[in-house]
Formats: sequence, structure tokens, C-alpha cells
Amino acid sequence: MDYKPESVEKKWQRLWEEQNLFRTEEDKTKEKYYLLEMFPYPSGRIHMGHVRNYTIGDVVARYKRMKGFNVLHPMGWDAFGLPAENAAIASGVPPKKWTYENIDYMRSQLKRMGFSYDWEREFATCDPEYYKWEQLFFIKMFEKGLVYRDRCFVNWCDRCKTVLANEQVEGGLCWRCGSQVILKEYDQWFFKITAYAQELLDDIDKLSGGWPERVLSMQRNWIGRSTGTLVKFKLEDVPGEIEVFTTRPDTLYGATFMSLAPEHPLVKTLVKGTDRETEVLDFVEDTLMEDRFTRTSDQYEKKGVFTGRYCINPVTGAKMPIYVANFVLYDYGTGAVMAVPAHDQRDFEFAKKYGLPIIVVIEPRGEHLDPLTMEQAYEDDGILVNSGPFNGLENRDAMAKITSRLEEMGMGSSTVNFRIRDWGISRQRYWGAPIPMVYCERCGVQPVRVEDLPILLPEGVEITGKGVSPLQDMEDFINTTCPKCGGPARRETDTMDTFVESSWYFIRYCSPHTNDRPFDEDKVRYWMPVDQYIGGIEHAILHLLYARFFTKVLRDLGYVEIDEPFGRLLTQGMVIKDGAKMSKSKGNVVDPADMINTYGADATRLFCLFAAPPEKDMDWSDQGIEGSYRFLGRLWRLVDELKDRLKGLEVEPGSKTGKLELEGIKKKTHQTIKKVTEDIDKRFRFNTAIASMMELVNELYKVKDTIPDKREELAVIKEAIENLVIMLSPFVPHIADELWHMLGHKGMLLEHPWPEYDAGWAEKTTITLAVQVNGKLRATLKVAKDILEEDATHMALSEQNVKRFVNNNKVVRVIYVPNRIINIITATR
RNA sequence: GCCCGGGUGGUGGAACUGGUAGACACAAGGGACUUAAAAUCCCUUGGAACUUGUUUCCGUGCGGGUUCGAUUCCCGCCCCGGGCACCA
Repeated sequence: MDYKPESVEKKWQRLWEEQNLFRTEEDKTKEKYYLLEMFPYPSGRIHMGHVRNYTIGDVVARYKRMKGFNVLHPMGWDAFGLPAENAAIASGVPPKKWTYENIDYMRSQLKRMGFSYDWEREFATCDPEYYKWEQLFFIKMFEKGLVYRDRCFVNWCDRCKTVLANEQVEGGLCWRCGSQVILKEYDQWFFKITAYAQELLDDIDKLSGGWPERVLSMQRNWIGRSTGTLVKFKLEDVPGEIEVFTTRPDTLYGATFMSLAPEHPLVKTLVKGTDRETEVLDFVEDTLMEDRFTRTSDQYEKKGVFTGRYCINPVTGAKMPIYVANFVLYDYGTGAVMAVPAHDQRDFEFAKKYGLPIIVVIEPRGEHLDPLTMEQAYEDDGILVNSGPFNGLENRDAMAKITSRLEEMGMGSSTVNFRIRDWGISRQRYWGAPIPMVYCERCGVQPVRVEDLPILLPEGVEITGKGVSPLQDMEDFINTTCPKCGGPARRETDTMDTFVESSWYFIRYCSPHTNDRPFDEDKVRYWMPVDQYIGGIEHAILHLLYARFFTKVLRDLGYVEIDEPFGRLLTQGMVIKDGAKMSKSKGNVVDPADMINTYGADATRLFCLFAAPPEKDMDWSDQGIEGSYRFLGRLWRLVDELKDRLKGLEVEPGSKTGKLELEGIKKKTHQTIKKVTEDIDKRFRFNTAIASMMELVNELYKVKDTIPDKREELAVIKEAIENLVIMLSPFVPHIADELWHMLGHKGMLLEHPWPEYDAGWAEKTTITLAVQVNGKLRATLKVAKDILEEDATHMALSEQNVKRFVNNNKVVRVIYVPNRIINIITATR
């Protein structure tokens, strides 16, 4: 009987489903293990990236279950998002219909891969029973001051008439129509992630070890904490002041002018009614017309314009002209920068260009700097000069001293500044969770009543892709009453960023159908946190940071008791083909459906695991999957040929009667169990685990035609083959269950315990000792394990090739590393 | 510029904590089976040299160093990938 993957796989998928094999319940007698892979966007069909991600997860889930853990392994759909609207624009299919049809198809594809999901926990984030709770969280956050509305600059595409997320701006152009993206002021809802910046940063240390360092460093970077000083500069002649953030308070005496971001609100007030008003406002407008991408590139020409106003340096009393400068960012620090041209390269260039004074306040020890001859700013450490009472100090010491001086004067304080900005979650889109707020003429902005949730997304909306959110045309949706005064009010028409849904779905999986509250606390307490999370590196910052933030918010709202959602994180590499990421335009896309049809789900899974370790990019190879398929055929034939001789045979425990001809196989079996267990458990190195099982198969092929017809010898083979099949089952579950039955067993291997190795058999009794003379390999010795040094030395020295290289020279030293190497050092080299 | 990864045969990749570099697989070549092909099974396969061996020399991006011994540790470079970046 030949290996026919399709019939084997469909048979077992049916049986697993009939027996509810993958269903999980809380069981306090067992240790829990929550394994989660990032849920997919239902784009239409699964791609190789999904297959790889979910295969890795499935191996771990099945392995842990066989190890006796109570495993939670859920799956669902990140179902809101723009592609559904694009499909509606292109083909007129309503987003809801399009999304749920895609989900149905993709679910069938995942089932066809044999993944062990508890499908009873499935949900889609576009289900009202899901986003209802998100709307509740929004209201709770609003009440706690963690949500606010603010006018801010957003990416705006004037052709599409819509706001774009940062990730939808590609090289300064709209990803959809290719036109220039501009900055536009817009009212947006924000989540106050900055309130958690310090905790998000601090807790990164807790994740160290469980998360890849790379991801942690990216998050640290993104949060971007820097310590410095807030300094106030009084305006000349008029009341008011400008605040700046600086990391270099030691250079304060060298601050000779002030630079404001074009967006800075003070700009307009400063120039109002002056003769410079037109020039300055024109400059501001010109700068704002340029897109963010150009403005933040370092090739960008530094330009500025004088406002005609001055402020006062708090320590020197000097008049500092106030400029508007195009390179000053409004959303970092205070949007204003004290310019120290002698010690900051940008300020230096700016000062040279506009003829502004340069004052040196730090000099390298024993050197003198002359502002007239300097060719660039001096940004390194040194000794303070021209700094009044602080002259002669090391600049590092001066930082704190000058800050204290400012504090005494009431003109500044030491502070911490973060690069991370609050999370703007408003999207002018239809296919998302409605923001549960209303605008009342009398009461202003009000959250809807909790008992009115969910605020359902209306159906039957015409989606044209033009203009703002289609919800703005839905009178039935917009017109409502104020929850406070009962008067007429209008609903918010923006929907939430889809990253909000993915920030808490992993908690909902613990009790996906609880409908009187967001979560069942007991179940959440049992399952959370996720023990192992698996997904692509592309989410290193956004999703993983948002989810961490949201978990902390839910903790502070009293819903969960944990600080961090994901104990361990594995970021799997991309699947590439011919050295490039798979894409339609390159024509190098491999459709998993074709692979399943040709080679079966098991061979596809096996190749995904074997071709590379999980965290590395994996090169898809058509010959490679052929090889995996061949291996399964080889395994099949091995079992098929021997099954009748092995069936019903009792394996005698510790059959130590006499000498076994097949002792080598028995040793190899236990060594393989040890290797595979450690590779999965300690390192997630599935490629080497599979390689070692291939080695065992190769060993069995060497002996299979000459197996003596003795019970003890057959028992060795039986033990080898059965353990092999058991161990292969997390990787290739269908063929494993089938082979298990062919060997005369009943039941499913997922319910079979993972094998234990016998340490005695797994241990090597004879080892190969490398013999070096003066550090070069000259021979190898097959010797008993733990051979004594003197015996090893004696044997080594009697080797012909060793003698040749020792060549009657005096042996001055012997380095012996038991069971590894013996190195003989001679007098002359 | 700063911060993380990474660089090993024709290819994907192995090598635990410094101890025989190249496991396993792909590709290639040879053989067996077959009328033939496919499939299958077996063998060879880092490079070079010769005295063809339990042989020697070279070889893990480059140059140094530490060590009896370095793919592994240290210093200095080069290249590739990713993140952050006029961040004050």
C-alpha cells in the first residue's frame, strides 16, 4: 500500500473533529499552557507565511499537550480593516459579506492543514459581541482620562480626501493613489499611551530572556526616553515665555538664538500685526505643505525665518532672536529648541547661514576653540568656559549644577522626555469599530450609555472610496440623543484603528462567549498570560507595544491581574522565494493550496519546519518539499514492510537478556528521543529535531532486511519505530496517526504521552576521541567512555600517525578533555 | 550617526559551555532494479596535492590577538539585513 496523503489526511481530520480532540477546558489539576499565534487578517486565502507561523505553533501545542499540559490553542480573525472596503469599492461586495466569506474559506484551509485549534473559541473582531467590549473599554478609559480628543496634524491625502495612517504613507506618497501626502489639522481621538511610557520601558527588563533582544531594543528605541532639562526663556518686551527641552543644559551659556517649529502656536501670536507677519506665515505654510517624509530626511535643507522678536537667556540675560526653523519638530519635546551653534551641528550650520552669534562654552581639556575659525560644532565632552560661575567644571558635572541653578531661579527643572507619542486611533473609515461617543450641542462630547452598547456598525452603506467616512452620510446612524440631557446629538463617525482589536483578543480567547461582561475573571486568571506567542517580526513595535499597553490599561481598570500579556515571544522569519519576498509583482508566489494538493499537508508542514530554524527567513524550494515528501514515503514503506512482524509483539521492559545484535539501534532510539525532546523543549529547533529522526530512519533502513527473527531483536525495532512515529506526530500528525494504527494501536497520538528516554541507553558507552599533536588532528580513537587519561595517552601515543608527528620529541604536556579530545604537546614545534 | 541581528561547501542549513567544521537535506555524479523510463534502494560528494593514506596542506567575510586548541572569546575593519534618526 502506497502513501496517499490526501486520503490519510482527510480521514484523520474527520476523526479528530468527530471526537472534539482539540477542545480545551480549564482544569486546575493540570498545568496550563497558553500557546498563541498572531491571528490572521481574512484577506481571502492563507499564504505561506501563515502556514509557517501556524505550523510552528501547532508543533509546540501538540508537543506540550503530549507532555501533559492543559493547552489553550485558539484561532480567530483580525477582521476589520481597509481591504474589505477596497473590495467593496472594486466589486461592490459589502465588507461584511466579503469578510465572512473569506473567513469561511480560510477556516477550511486551516482545517485542511490539520492545526489543533479549539474552534469553539473562534471569533472575528468584527462580531458585535466582540467589539461591544472594546467600546466599553473606550468609555472606561475616557472616564479615567486615558482617552482624549485633540486637534493635531495628520497625514492627509487630498485626492482621496482621507486621513492616512503613518504606515499607509509610502515615501511621502499616498499608498492608494500615489499623490503627495500633506499634513493637515484634524480632530482625533487619542489613547494616552504616554502615561504608560515609563512602565512600558521598565517592564521590558521583565521580558528579557523570553523575547528576542532585537524586539526589545526596537521597543526601547521607539519609546525613546531621554533625560534633560526644561528651560524657560522669557519673551522680550511682551509677557510670556518659551519652554524648551534640552539634553545639554551644560551648553546653556552658549545659547544665542531660539528656533521654533513652524507648527508652534506661539509663531502666529509673535508676528501678529508686525511687518514680518506675511513673510513668516508664508514660510510656515510652505513648510507645512511639504510632506513629513521630506521634512525629516537629513538631506533636507535647513531654513528659517526671523520673527522679529527676542527672548532672554535666563542665565546670561542675552537677547536671543527667535526664528522659525523648518527642521524643528513640533511633536518632540516642546516644539522649541534653544540653539547652541558652537555645540550643535545643526545650529552651527543655521548660525553660519543667517549670521548669528556663536559662543564657545565647552572646550576640550588643554585646547582652545575659536568661533571664528571653527568649521563644525564641538559636540563632545570638555571643560566649561564663558559660563560665569560654572567655568572650569567638567561639562558632565555642569549639567546637574546648571539645572539646579535654574530650579532655584524658577526658570527650569530636570525632566524626562519620551519620543513615543499618544496613539491616535481615529480612522475616517467604515469597516471598523464605531467610537462610542456623541456630540451634543448643549453638553459637548459625551460617551454613550454603557447599556446602549454595542453601537452597531450600520449595514447597507455605499462605499465609494471618495470623501470622508461613509458613515457621515448615514443619517439614521448619526442622529441620536444625548445620553446626558436627552437633546439632539450626533454620533462620532470615525471608527477605531484596527490595532485596538488586536490589543486584547488574546484575553477574550479565555472566555470567548461570555456575554454579560468582557471576560470571565476565573478563566482569565487560569489562562493568562500567554505562555508562548508566535508571529512575524513586522509587528515588533506596533502590535506588540499596543498589546502591552492595553493589558496594563485593562489591569488598571480591574479586568486582569497581569502586567504583561506575553511571557515568551518567538518571531518567525519570512518565507522567501528565489531570494526575494513572495509578491504578485515578482511572480514568485507559492500558494499553499497547491502544495497541499500535490504533496499533502504533512509534507508541507514538514518542509516549513525542516528548511530553516523558525526565527530565520526561510527560502522556499520546490525540490525541498519534494525531499520532505520523499522522507514521508520512506517512513511509510518502513512501517508498512515491518508492521506485520511487529504487531502484537510485547516489548519486554529492560530486555537485558544476553547481547543484542541491534544494540546500536536501541541506543540510537534513546539518543533520538533525548535529542528531539531537547530540541523542541529548550530551543525550538525543529530542523535539527527532524534531522535526527531522519538519521534514525536511515539507521533502520540499514538493518531492516537483516533483522533476526528473535523476539528481543524485533522488540528493539518495534521500540524504535513506535517512538519515531510518536515523536513525529506533532510535526506530521496525519501520517503519524495512520502509521500508529497500521502498527496495531488505537486512539490518537495527541493523547499519547511523549516518550521518555532511558538515560543508560541514551548514553554513549564508546566514544570517538580526537587525538591532536600540537593542536592538529592526527588520529581518532574509538574508546570506552570515561577512559582514564593515562590509558588514553598510552593508546594515542601508540598510533602510527601520532608517532610520526611526535617524532621522538619530548612530550612536555598532555591536555585531556574526557570524551572529547587529547592533545599532545611536544618540546620542539 | 546610534542600536540590534547576520556572514560556514554548488544550495538550505549543523556544530551543547572554546575541543574531530560541514550532521540532516537539496542539487550533482555513479551503481543496482527495469526491455526502457519513472519510482525505489545503495554509494560518492569542501578545495588542493601526492607517495591514494588511519596521508598532507588549505578552509567558517578580512587583518590581528588570547589559548595546547577559536566558526565560538577579545581588538580593528569590510559586507548584508533590520530598527531609530535634523529627537534638541
